[in-house]
Amino acid sequence: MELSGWVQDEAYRWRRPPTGAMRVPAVIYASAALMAEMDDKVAEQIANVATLPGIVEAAYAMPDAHWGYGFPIGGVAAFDPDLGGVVSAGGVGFDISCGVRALHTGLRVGELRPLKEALADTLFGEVPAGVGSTGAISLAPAEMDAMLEGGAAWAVARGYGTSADLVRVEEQGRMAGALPDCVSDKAKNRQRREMGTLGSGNHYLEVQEVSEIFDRAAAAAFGLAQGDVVVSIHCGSRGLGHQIGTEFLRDMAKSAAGFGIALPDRELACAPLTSPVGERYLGAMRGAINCAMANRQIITHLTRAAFARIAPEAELSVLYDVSHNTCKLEEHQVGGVPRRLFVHRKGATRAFGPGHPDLPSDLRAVGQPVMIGGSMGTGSYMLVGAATAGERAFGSACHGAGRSMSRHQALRTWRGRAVIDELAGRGILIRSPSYRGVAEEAPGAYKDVTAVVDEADQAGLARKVARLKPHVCVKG
DNA sequence: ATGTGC
Repeated sequence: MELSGWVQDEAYRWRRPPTGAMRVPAVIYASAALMAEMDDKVAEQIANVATLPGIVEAAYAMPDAHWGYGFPIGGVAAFDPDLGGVVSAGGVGFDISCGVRALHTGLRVGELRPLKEALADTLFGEVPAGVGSTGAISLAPAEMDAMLEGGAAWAVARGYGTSADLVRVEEQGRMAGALPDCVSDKAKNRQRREMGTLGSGNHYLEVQEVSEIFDRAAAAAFGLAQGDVVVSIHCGSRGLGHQIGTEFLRDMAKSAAGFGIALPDRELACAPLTSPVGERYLGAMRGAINCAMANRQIITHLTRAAFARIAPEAELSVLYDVSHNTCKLEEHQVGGVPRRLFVHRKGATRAFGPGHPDLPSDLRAVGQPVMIGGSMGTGSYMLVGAATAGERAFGSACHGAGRSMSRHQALRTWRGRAVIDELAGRGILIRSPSYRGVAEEAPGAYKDVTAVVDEADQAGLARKVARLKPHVCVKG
């Protein structure tokens, strides 16, 4: 990235004072090394976000930021509805409410080893994965609406898991304010048979070992010890969220000029939070949040079924479930004054610090679990929201390693079969319907997740708790 | 991300 115009005001923080149409500064949390590696497009896009009406404090980018549609992936921006603030479909992204759910298994890595092959095959058989994958569930229109309003709580009411699961899900598994009538029939039809499916791209289900502990107290509060086996599920709202994103990007691009909004980039299409189109988007997007949480809840149920056949002694409980593509109304202190703001997080995880009232009572003292997915071979991390996260970036942190190479470039560089063999040699079993998908997701196509996580920690966004080493990965 | 797209 070209660094002119940026001021390094801390070791892990860069600030660009407002120029031109920017209403607030742009801030990127990264070291000089990651900043240099970062795409120039991130600087351009985050500065564009800073021009949007009603933006508060600054437009932020996380250390894993990369070029996205309109907003960078790894972008965080908050808007005040009373100051003409906007909601942007591009600020949430196409994969609405994509997120990570982590599960305890009650197993130790020694117990996992002899079962790995069978578990990989059974999970791959049980959890549909890949482009256009469908499941055993088909939702009639009334059930679709109930799902869009009820989220993971709807799934539990239908027998997929238990109410105890919901305690550890963001919003207790049900996002209030969803408006199924604002979700098009086309979006609903696309989703009809996609509940309980992983999808494609960077989505996965992994069986992982807690390979290193960095923060004993937080790990203990999360119920994690070295050698424990956990499951991470990374997926979103499938075709429904994608269709909602597509339709509202189009509608917002059409209506922006009528609201007097000058867009620096058509992809930044947005609408006032209080406008009819803005309110319809929020209602539809909250339905997609419920869809994603219901999806991860059903996949949890399928994962339990797979473990029950291979390792009946396993007991799978939810450690935490949090999204990284959302726009949510939250209270934040701005200059010591509490304000209610709509926080966009696109490829950025909510990371509330200790004491936040929205956290489950047994985690409140330590802070919110923050799951960071790495690439297939490199491992993942469990972090905890830092006490300073609220004032640094509206209680947000990074969400993954971030791509360092385009999908196209990755396809030219690797063969899926060879990637699978190489990882198998290191004890990491991949199961995927698509060699092409595996090649696109080759570990070498991603940044070093350890560097990204270290910088989120050093920047005061989220502290490292544990490292997770992959053993089995079901990949879309 | 996606009933993948030039």
